[in-house]
Amino acid sequence: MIKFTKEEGMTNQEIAKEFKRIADLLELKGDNPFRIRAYRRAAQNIEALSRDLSEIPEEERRKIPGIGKDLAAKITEYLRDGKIGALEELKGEIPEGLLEVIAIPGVGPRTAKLLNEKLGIGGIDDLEKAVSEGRLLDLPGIREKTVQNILKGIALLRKGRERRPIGKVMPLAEEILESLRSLKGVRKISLAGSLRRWKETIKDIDILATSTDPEGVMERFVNLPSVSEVLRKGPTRSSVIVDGDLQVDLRVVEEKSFGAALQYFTGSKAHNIRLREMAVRKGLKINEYGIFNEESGERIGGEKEEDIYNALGLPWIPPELREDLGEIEAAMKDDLPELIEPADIRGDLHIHSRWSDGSHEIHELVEEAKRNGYEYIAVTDHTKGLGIAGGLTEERLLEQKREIDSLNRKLRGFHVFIGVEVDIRGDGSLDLPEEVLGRLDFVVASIHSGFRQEKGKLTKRVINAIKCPFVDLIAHPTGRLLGEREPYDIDMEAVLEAARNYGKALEINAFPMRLDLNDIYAREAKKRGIPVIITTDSHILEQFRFMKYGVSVARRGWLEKRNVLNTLPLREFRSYIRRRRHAR
DNA sequence: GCCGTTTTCGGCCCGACTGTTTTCAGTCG
Repeated sequence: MIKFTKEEGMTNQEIAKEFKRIADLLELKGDNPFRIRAYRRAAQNIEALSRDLSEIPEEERRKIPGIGKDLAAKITEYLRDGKIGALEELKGEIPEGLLEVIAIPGVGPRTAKLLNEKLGIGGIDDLEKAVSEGRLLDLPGIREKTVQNILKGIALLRKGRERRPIGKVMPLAEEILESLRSLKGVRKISLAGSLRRWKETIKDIDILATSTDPEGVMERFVNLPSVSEVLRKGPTRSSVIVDGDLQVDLRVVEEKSFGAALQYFTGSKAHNIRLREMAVRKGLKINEYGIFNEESGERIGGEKEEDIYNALGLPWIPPELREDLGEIEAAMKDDLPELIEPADIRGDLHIHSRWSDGSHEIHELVEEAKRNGYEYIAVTDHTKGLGIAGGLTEERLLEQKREIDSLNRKLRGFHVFIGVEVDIRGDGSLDLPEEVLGRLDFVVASIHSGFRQEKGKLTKRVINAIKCPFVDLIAHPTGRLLGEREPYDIDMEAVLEAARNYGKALEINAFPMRLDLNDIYAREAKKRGIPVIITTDSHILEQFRFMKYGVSVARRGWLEKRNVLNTLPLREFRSYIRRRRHAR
């Protein structure tokens, strides 16, 4: 047997994809639904791993939730052969084109199977042809309305609504939320869904409300100026389109069910399934109206989210943790993290000024920082290698240092640390000599070019920077840009190890397109005791407000205040800097 | 196919909505 080699790093995503495909094909086959769910659950848990499956010893893989004897063997098989026999067999039994048919919204496995068996349809093209020839109407249970829905579904699928970075969706959502909150008749109102869990990308906006006048609220909701299309409108649920192709769902429930509905519509699905399983074992039943005693039907609660969790013997779990990635187990042991809050942040340590490609003078950055309640910032402009960003030469940098020194003399209770974002060059060297870096307070290092180098070389560049005694922080360590650029092919396991060994901090870059480290690596950093710093990488003042997105990544990564260095008050952060400089 | 403060076998979340039906299956979140 030949060892199958390919680009590494993406293996987990590939295996997860294979499992999902098996699940889809089993569904088309009409297989045991629980078996299908097992594949989907395994895929989800694999996607959430921070380590590559190939690096996890075979005997340890069964410890991953949802991976048992059989799936562990299939993982081994994939790593060895690059394919899974069971999947290949399924492909032989079921036309793969049906996978695109079940991807059509409104068309599920039963319909796809029917289309295939009765009309020989093996893909979307066949289906469109059959529709135009009027052949679908020969089928049992399919009439004109269903045909129209299938056509709409195909159009929708082709349009391909992409997930958007949360930083682009949240402002829209907050705007809608505010315009609804001010309506007469609206009482409680909250975001729900993935937005409330602060997932890094969002597909639609979910809003939940209680009201004395549901019809009136719905009427005004579908008539908001930003609404371009009304998908459906009812007394308890309406859906509209805003901003091109972004769907917004508003649900209105009774006051006494608000908590249960909020819990339910916040998800995640995997988290809710776990809770309901727990409920069943306790003789309870959870639905979006409340939590009930299964036998007597007696209502135990539902007005608050806490009612649901407490009835199961659990403390309330913050939405950002609700992914079934260990939060339920932690809650059972009363061992949930005390998550970092936006108000814990005391300073921003990655900011650009007009000295390179930022738009503002340093004193303006200081004013903005104060408005955000900070006690310090580090000004970290680019270095000369980034000519396009007006990167600083040694001379310019030292000139900037003089300006900052003089500014600091005038400041009370606030401090500007003199920093730089030094470019890690293609050969792994830094863009400024160590004597210059040594005269600064805070050095951020990051990659801005040569993203496509091979893994070994890229990894070495970053580790080289970590080893440099003058570097404090590695910025946007994986280089990904949501929806635009994949993370570069870097061995994060090695980077994390190096950061731990050399006591260097890793950044959560709060820029909405970056969010890098992501939640998975942030959690891994915490596990290994690697300090994290959350920064905005601001180039204009308005970007200071991105901090909350960085904090949300930290929260999703289970980080507490103590794991994040820029929660330290000025005095303590200063002594941290001093200690580091002393240790060089 | 997974999993065990009920279980190594027998369970495995719950309801709304839609379109097609005269009582329900399929799909979705």
